[in-house]
Amino acid sequence: MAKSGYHHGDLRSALLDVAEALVRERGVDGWSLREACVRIGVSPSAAYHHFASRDALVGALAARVLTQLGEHLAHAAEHAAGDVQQRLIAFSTGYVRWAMDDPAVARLAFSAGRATAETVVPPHPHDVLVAELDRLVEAGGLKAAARPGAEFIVWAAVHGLATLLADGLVQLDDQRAADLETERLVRATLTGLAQEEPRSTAWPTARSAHTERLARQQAALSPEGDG
Amino acid sequence: MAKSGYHHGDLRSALLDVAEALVRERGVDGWSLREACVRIGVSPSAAYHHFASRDALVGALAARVLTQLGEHLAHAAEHAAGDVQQRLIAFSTGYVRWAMDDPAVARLAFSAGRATAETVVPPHPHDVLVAELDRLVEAGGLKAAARPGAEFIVWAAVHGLATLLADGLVQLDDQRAADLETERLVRATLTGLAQEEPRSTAWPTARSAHTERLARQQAALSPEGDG
DNA sequence: ACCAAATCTTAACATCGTTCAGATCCATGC
DNA sequence: GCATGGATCTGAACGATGTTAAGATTTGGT
Repeated sequence: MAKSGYHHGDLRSALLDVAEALVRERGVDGWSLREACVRIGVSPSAAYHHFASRDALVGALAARVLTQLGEHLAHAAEHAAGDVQQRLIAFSTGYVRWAMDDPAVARLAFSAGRATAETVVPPHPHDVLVAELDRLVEAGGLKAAARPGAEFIVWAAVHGLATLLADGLVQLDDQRAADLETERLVRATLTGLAQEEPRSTAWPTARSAHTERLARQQAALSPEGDG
Repeated sequence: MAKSGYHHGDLRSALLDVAEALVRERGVDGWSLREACVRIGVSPSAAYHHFASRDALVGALAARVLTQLGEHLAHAAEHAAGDVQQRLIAFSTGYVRWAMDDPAVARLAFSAGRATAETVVPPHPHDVLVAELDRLVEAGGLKAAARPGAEFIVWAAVHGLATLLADGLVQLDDQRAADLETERLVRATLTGLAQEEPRSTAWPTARSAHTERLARQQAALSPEGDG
């Protein structure tokens, strides 16, 4: 665990921690793997015993960050009080606040998914959103007919505001302004979904990359006779 | 214009063109400035007579791409036919299609705005959206009370779907599926905005980075006695 | 106590962005 | 027509980076 001279003890975690700090300080690409090693006090090549490449380190960091975000959002939804939409609003404000307060890390978490095949250990934020929408239907806050695919509508709205803020394309003065903007966005989206005309059953299905990866992974682990 | 031996003629444009192609092939960071110069047949240092750095080249490319997107979206909205919301839906499907068809370039255009102070020559996509929302109010498709700040709600929704697709976090099978998903998203958002309860006059104001930059720039050019 | 595996170091390689001194071309004045 | 200055490009170089290979050190199991 602690460093004892030649061997560091937990270099993998240390690399992830230092990488996260460097991303926060200077952005996703504003630092080098060598510099991270210097901060830890280890030689540049030591990192390669724990990660296949710099990209792999960044990918693993993105996965870790997404898991932490998922846990945080699940907790935020759990402790929300108010009308039937408040759990989803708590989820959304948490999502947007996180992107606004830690834009570089947020950009990392969203963009690195494409490059690496790293699997996020649950709860992925997307999973939390799906669970919250299911619960909203049960609680009578959304009609069942509007439920299929609703996660992609709500996710798009919340994720859009989050990325606009993280990328600096839109600016808000403080967290209160962000909360109000988020609440307006989510309530409008849910109202719009509630008023939808019934759709055809042959509606095209959007697919979450994370959900598909998880399913593929579990299929590979289950007994092979499954087809 | 054409290359005539020692001098290239229009190296600046050639660099932008090659950089765009390389981004499309290998992503924002999957290529080097040297490689771009080799493709053009010019020495590595020639680029520095036209751009201060590699980042400056990428920033200029992002600005060029955003202008082209703005022009394309304005044209798409102009030629839309159907109900009162169709112009905005044409804008949105154009936006989302573009991100899905050219994800690496889209990622570049959205992310490079933070790094560089490059000014996008109009029409910026955000300007087009603002104009379309104003027109929608005039046409009776959105009540005036819901108009203030509505561009950030709609932009967040559309931009969110676009970035989820560009980053590969959500997948759709084909363009028709993307169009249907986009239309559902935009119609739900507009319906939700239309049903909003009246908001306080002291609503916090979101600000577009592009709009502010343009205003600052024009203020610097106008006669100094202004305020 | 021993050995294999895991961990870390040192040294090196190719490549990258960038700089600088000098070569080449073009346009303008005469 | 021709010199001249500015714009444009080349060639060589520098430090830093990601990555690899070979060898040193430590740990853990038996």
